[in-house]
Amino acid sequence: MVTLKDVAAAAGVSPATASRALSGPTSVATVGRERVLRAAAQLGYRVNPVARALRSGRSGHLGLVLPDLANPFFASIAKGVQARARELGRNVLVADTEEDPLIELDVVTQLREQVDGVILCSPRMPAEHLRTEVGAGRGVLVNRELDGVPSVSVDNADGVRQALEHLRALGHRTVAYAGGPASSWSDARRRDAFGAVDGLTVVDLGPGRPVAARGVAAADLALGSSATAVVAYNDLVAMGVLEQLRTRGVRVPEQMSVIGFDDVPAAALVNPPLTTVALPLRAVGRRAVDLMVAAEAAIQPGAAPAGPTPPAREQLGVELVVRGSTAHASPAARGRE
Amino acid sequence: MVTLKDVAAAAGVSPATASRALSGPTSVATVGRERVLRAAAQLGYRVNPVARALRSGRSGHLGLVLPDLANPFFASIAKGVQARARELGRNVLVADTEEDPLIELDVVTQLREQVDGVILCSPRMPAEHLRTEVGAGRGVLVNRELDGVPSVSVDNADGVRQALEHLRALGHRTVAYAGGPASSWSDARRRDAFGAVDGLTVVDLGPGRPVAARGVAAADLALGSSATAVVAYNDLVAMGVLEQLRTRGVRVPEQMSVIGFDDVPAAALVNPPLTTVALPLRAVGRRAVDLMVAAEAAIQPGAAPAGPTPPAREQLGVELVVRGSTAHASPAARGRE
DNA sequence: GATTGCGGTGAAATCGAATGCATCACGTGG
DNA sequence: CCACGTGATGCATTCGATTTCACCGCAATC
Repeated sequence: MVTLKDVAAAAGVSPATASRALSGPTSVATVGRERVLRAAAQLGYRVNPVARALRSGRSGHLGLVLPDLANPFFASIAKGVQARARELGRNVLVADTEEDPLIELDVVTQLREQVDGVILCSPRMPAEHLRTEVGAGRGVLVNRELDGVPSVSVDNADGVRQALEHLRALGHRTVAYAGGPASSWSDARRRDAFGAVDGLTVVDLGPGRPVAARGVAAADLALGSSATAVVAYNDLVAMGVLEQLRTRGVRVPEQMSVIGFDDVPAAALVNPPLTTVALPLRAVGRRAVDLMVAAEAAIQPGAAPAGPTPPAREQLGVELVVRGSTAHASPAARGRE
Repeated sequence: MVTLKDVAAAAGVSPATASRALSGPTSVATVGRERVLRAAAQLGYRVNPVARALRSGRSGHLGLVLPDLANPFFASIAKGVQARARELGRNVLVADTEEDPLIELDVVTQLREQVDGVILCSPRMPAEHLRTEVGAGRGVLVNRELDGVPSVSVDNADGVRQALEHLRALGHRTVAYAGGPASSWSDARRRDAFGAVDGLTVVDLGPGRPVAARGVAAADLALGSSATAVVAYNDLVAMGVLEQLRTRGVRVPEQMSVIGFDDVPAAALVNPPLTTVALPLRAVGRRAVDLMVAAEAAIQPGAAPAGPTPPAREQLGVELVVRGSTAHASPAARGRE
């Protein structure tokens, strides 16, 4: 392994000068710098990131903690994080918590020491832990907001608004909501938004796990109500709804409209293709990295007194993608009621 | 930050002894060890992984390189890797190559210095690069085999065999194969296996990208042939096939049977539910970690001469999951021919 | 009784890069 | 002509844990 010392020797300078020539912002004579750079290239020198990390206290690694890698929702965020980190020359340490708040806490404390900062997706842990674990510029929240911690999330309320206006424009007057986990911050935001739209009656089908089976159950609940449309917590639930409606012989969208959330790839592949609120997940991941890097930078320099810039709290726009699972509330549908 | 020296001082021993008591396999007096452990616990000492890594040369990190995090196939493998690594107290550095061999090479060289070993999923890079990059016990291959490098893959041939025997038992005599990328090692294995089954005529629909759109095209090709069943490279392609068959008014499975590969979650949600060859992807990920750790261990100790154990090359079993997209080759279907 | 043998220990070197401090050469202004 | 500033450089230290090497007792052995 070729070290800085080797390069220095080859260039005929001291290791200190070589270090400065290669990475330091300090002044180095142009001629010497050239020699060092040439020597480094010739010997195939690559800085040892571990040594650098020990001395400087920063590893250049980012931590990414999420509930489930196999969930396309989080996989998309991870992909965005990954891509942006690569652009910035940083590596990503990923940890899957298997939706378990205990594992989450465990993983975060363990990860915190190995990385410069950690991006927490949809954290389940209580606010006070969250604050102590990722408090001082060491963390970014995704899909959750908390005073004093930078975060990036999607505009859940606007997503609900778009979905409901779409349905209202199609003549629907009663809409059922198949919600997500009670502990979900996003679900709470969406639930709030349902109350804010005039001219529509909302039937709450209660909370539930964000899986297809929950959608199956929700479909029957919806059929038992006067709703002519169902909005689901996410696409998986919506697909469960579609499946059960088919089983029950209820035609979608003729007799019942269905809207999902997330726009996972499979949403376009089911039958009928699912109308859904598309969330900019990749972008969420990318922004989270940017906020993280910015937060790091803010810690380092002259330590501007009293925190001049409050932690950023970003909200990204969402977009309703209309496909085949929504249509006019037809007389036939009304007749079923 | 409390360091080893602090612990040593509190316990009244030298840092050397404290180190040995905490992590070294060397003998330490029981009484002294106890004192050190107690002091460490009391002070809330946590070893600095970076310092340890610098001295010992191993970071405890594993690298995971895969073509696309958002692809459920790789996400499942990643999940397995992640879970096993966590059990072993190791962290995972994930890198997404975006299906690009150049990025792949770049990422691997960059990652290699930060991790103890790297797990390469479905690597696209040429064999010689592969060997130099992950040669001496520094890498494990997934979904690709290469002399001298440990690997774990699935039994592609048996998957094809199971699928074809299923179809033959249902009375099918001509089967079309919608293959994957020409550069895919798995696809080559499967193609080989198609030739090995007697009593069936195979129609090769050619190679293609592993996306739904490719399935759409393949469906029309299949309809133009005398095939009564289509086996697709993966579930995504199979879903494309299903979609196009529906568009063309061909009923599945009555008029055409369809089989996928992978058994991604969405496979059970489409209509009809997809019969598919389930691959034990989580297990693949887990085994890859085990092989990696074993390979590391093999490097370290007495350096057994002439490499006593050849690199492990594991193959995990697959299982055909029969759902609703396959049925008897009916007279109606034959009539269509 | 002298000599190995060995468990246990600490001082100090080591890993590789970054950096505070001192130094030196060269100019420029007084 | 001297004092002082400035740019360039090297020495030595630092980061925190591991590990080599030497050493010290004490017990077993000849």
